[in-house]
Parts: sequence; C-alpha cells; structure tokens
Amino acid sequence: MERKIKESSIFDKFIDKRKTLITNRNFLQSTYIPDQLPHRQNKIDEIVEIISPSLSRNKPSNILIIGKTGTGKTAVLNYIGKEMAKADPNEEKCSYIYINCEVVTSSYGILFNISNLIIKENSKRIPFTGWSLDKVYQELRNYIDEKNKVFIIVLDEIDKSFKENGDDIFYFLTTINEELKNSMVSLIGISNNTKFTELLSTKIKSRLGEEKIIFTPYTPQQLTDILNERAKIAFEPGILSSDVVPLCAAISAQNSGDARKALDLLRVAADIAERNGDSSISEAHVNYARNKIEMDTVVEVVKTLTIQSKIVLMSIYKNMENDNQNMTTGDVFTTYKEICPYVGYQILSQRTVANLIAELDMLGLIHAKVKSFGRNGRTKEINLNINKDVIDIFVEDDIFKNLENYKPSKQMTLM
DNA sequence: CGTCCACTGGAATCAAGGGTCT
DNA sequence: AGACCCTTGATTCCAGTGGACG
Repeated sequence: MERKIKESSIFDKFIDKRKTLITNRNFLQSTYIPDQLPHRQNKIDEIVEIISPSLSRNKPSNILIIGKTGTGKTAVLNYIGKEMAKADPNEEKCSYIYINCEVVTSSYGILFNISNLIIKENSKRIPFTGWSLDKVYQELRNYIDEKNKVFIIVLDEIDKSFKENGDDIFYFLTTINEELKNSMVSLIGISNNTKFTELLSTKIKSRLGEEKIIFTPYTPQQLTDILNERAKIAFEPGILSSDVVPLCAAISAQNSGDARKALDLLRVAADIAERNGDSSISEAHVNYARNKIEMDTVVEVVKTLTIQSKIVLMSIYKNMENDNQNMTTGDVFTTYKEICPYVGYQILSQRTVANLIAELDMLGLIHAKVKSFGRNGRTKEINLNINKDVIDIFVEDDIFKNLENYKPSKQMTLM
C-alpha cells in the first residue's frame, strides 16, 4: 500500500498546543486490567483455588460473589480470565466465558451470547431472535457436550437478570450438568445486591452458592494504593501534586469505597487540568472534577430517558414551577394529560404513568414517597431532585419546542 | 372504631415488531 | 405464506392499604 505523507490539518493546532499531562490515558480507565490488583490477592487466590480443577478437566464448584460496586469484582474476574487464557491458551481444557447481564437484558439474549461465545463455527451460530428458548437450550447443551471440556461461565450483575427474567436461566445452567456426558459447566455469579440470595428459590440458592465470596469495600488507604499504582504509569513524575490521590481516595471512600469512582475522579481531574493548559494537577482540579462528574451523569440519565418518561418529568417540573412543591401522582397525571397534545404524543394510562414515576424515582431524578392523606386517599408525594443546571438543559430538549405557550389550566391542590 | 379515598403494586394480557422454520 | 417464537412497552384488572375524618 502506498504510504501517504502527513499534511497539515485542522487538528494540528490542538495537537501541538495542548500540553499532555497524561502519558497514557488507558491506565486511568476503570476497565483497564493492571498486572497487579492491589489488595485483592487473597480473593484472587481464593477463587483460583476453587476453579483450578477445571484445568485438569474436573468440575469446580459454582461460586457466588457478592460485593458493592467498585470493589473489584469485575476486575478480579477479568484478571482471572486473562490468566486462564495464559494457562490454557487454546482452550483445550477449559473455556472462560464472561457475560454482563446488565448489558444483555433478556433471557434469550443471555443464552444467545453464551452460545455465540462458545460456538465458533458460523454455520452453527444461533440467530439473535426467532428460535424458541427450548431449542436454544438444546442446541447449546449439545454443543457444550461435544466439546468435552469444562466451561466456566461468569454472569456479572446476575441480580439484574433475575429481576427481569426470573430464575429460568439459572435453573437451566445449574442443572445442565446432569444431562452432560462429557463436558461440565460451572457458574460464577456476581451480584452487588447483598439481598439477592434471599430472593432465589432454595434449590437454586444452594446450587449457585456452593461457594460464597464477599468483597468488602476498599478503605481510603487501599484506594490510595490503587490510585498510586495507576498514577505511576499514567503520569510523568511531578505532574500530580501530592494531595491529589489522597483526596480522590477520601472522596470515594465516603461513597462506599468505590474504586471506579476514584479512578474516574482522577482521570477527569487530569483531563480538566490538561484542557486548561495547566502544568500540574491540583486539589482544585479534583473538586472541579467531582462536580462535573456528578452533573454529567445526571445529564446523561435525563438525556437517555424515553420520550414518555421525559414528558412525565416535564409534568413534574411544570408542577414545581407552578409552586406546587409536594405534588401527587394525580397532579402529575393531570398536567401530563395537558402537556401531551403540545408535544404531539399519545396519552398513556394513569397506571403506566404511575410506573414511569416509580422509574424516575429509581433513577434518582425525583423523590417519591408513598403517603396517605386519610380520607383523601393514598398517593405518592413527589419532589424534583435535580439541580437548576440540569433542568436548563432538559427543557431545551427538542420535543418541548411547543411547550412555551402552555399554561397550566388550574391549580387543584387545596391549601 | 370503622369507613373509604386515591391511589399502589402485582399479575395477567395484548399488540407490535423483530425474526426463524417448513 | 403461514405458523411460531421472543421481547418490549402499554393496558387492563384487582386486591390491598395508611390514616384523617366522622
């Protein structure tokens, strides 16, 4: 191929001028798997000890891993996956499969993903829709058995799947061994919901949780170690002022010791400093980053809402703007009915709107508390829970173009 | 103390839209 | 082409309920 010569472009002035503080941005991503996972060696040993029989074609126990977000569960499991690939490079004895149930929501989707990670031949691949679950089960089971080896299936965020689809897949995956002649399947479930096990039926509970491992949140000192480890490879010496890492660690430790948040904080702080043209990263950058992250996540959540949810949120906002601070589901629904024609969307039933309100509550955009007004019924007391800046962005949304001339018809709450 | 409101929360059901199979 | 299958989002149905009021 002919090699082209670099010409000047509109990118030049940014590339040249910009002072790079971060030598390698990759190392600051929470998805990056370092060679060493500080403060998790004992967990790694524990898990590896349990699953090591797989390398001699014996079935390891199923494992249930429980711990809050950012305690290193996913990182540890990915790390082990990498090591497994070193120990058995051609997957002759054992295949290690990782599925994130938050990304793949439906039971068909999970099975489909497992299958297609296992099945390499194009002709045997399972179509992403159309088949009955039973058929996928059978196909997958046959294929697994043919391979004559151990399959370790890691199901991350397993509680999400359970909530959506019940325990059908777990049932299938935990009982599959009884029907296999040559191969073996062993499960590793990851959940950040401590109450998850209580929800499972006793049969599946005992099968899934043959071994249970709990990940505790990192302490501020441990977070500091983790960040330092990454900072060492991500920055040139002297760029990071000494109080930055402890500050990031302290902030994140307050919020449940989440290492992912700590890393985000450090990375965003570095980004801000870099964009500012500053020559080092200081405490001020971290504080700024903290606000930015908080705001960004809320904006992101609001942006990705479905249109109907947005209209409901808008109804809540309109109520609040109209000095109705503690509105009820009924208030929101009447406003919602009025707004819908303006934005040109169909009016959904009150029950559905109530569902959407509950959803907004779960996302933390509003506060909704069930409250009883005695004779006047039982309803939710609803408050908006997002700050002015986010609202400003929200009301600018295209779908609300025609809402400027909307006037609330009447105020129904009696004082 | 019982009543009764305006919902809640759970479940069953429907419709539309993606697809395969024969 | 017609029979099926799964997912998603909405709808319909219904029993249940906290507590102010009479």
